[in-house]
Amino acid sequence: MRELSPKQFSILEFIRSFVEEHDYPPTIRQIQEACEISSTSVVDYNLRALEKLGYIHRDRDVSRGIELVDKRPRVVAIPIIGTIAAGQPIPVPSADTWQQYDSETVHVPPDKVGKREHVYALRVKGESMIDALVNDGDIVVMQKAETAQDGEMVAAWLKDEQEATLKRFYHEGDRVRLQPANRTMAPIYTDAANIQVQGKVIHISRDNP
Amino acid sequence: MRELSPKQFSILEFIRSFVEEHDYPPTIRQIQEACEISSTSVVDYNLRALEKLGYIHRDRDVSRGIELVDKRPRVVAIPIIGTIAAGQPIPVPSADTWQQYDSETVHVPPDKVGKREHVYALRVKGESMIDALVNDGDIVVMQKAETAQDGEMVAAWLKDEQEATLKRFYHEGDRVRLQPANRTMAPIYTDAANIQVQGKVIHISRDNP
DNA sequence: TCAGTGACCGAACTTTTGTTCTTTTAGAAC
DNA sequence: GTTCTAAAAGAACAAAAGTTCGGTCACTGA
Repeated sequence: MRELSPKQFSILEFIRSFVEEHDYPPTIRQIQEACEISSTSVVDYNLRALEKLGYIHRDRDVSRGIELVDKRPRVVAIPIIGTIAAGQPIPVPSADTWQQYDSETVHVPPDKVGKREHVYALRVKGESMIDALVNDGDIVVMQKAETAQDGEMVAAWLKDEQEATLKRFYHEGDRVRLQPANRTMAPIYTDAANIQVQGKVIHISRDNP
Repeated sequence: MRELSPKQFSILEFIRSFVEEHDYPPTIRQIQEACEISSTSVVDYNLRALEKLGYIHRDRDVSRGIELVDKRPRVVAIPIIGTIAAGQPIPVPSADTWQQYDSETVHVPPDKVGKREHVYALRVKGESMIDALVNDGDIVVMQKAETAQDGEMVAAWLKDEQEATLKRFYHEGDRVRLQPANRTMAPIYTDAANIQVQGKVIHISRDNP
């Protein structure tokens, strides 16, 4: 990729900052003014060059039809529907959770959730989940699920024990092995009928104040 | 805030999806077509309503001058400058780390890093940091720092032991107490001269495949 | 019943904005 | 010196896009 001329660099930087501020791209004449260029045709000329060099993408005949190629994706907002603690039933998302706009949310980069649907988040309460390497205050991002594949980390409810837990899930015949994330700790074996998978853990986020 | 009419809701949703796709807002006529509205003046009418209700902000006389008020922020890209493991010196960012564009990066929501500068990330290697509730493969987001306040979580290098560690930091006279995040585990006490703070841990991110 | 109002329609109008075309300039190549 | 090309100017043009305005329709409250 060839070097940018000072003018092209200045145009690119202006587009970046303009988009950052206004959330829509500048017009050719705004670029012209900001970069102190004498003619709109010069802007057009350099935009064509930038497009050929791969820095931008233009939608022709469309006002402000400039897209930055290396733009950063936007975060996605995930509803925090409640807290998860050992001795407490795990909140499950209801059918209308995904429409509601008023719940507390956590922002995560889109690559964390991919194309998954029915994603929600729980705030960890207490220190009972440290064998899952999850601390008080951590946010666990979950995908709604009733079943799991071997090796997936799930939030599960143990009926007999009346207890919520975060563990890796493995089928073993009629039974299920729940393996802590911390490998130095022993797994739990229980009857398959005794556990209720509430969701798969897809991401954990911790802020360290 | 009053209820949205179906038409207004549909307009708002269209603007959202359009911006998501094109990175610039639609024109009034594009809204008109997409929402099957008979006249541009009706679009204008409803955009005024949406503006009054606080859902959007308009820049008048400007094509595509529509800003969503609750727009999602973009992620920030943080360079992953290396790995952190118990028996290995902790990589430190160099002066030009922040200019380089070619390193591997991790995306985090802007609210995680705030206005902090000199933020970088390390990938955790091995399971030696489980007392910090950090697992193999986790990404720790750090802020460059040579010193720390009491209670802050730091990445530190223990000179005598030739060991890297993630702990909460407390001054205690000439000595320093390093407290594991897992409160059931015992702290380490060491001479203040023996530890070298390499950075503050501001965020931890774990993907659960 | 009648004025008032919110929502909508159509069309015309004006401004904004991207595009094109002709020229000019400055170097580089021959 | 001539030729060629990248870069830039300036002006004119045409399409895109925001705005305005007179009028309709349904509904509401006096």
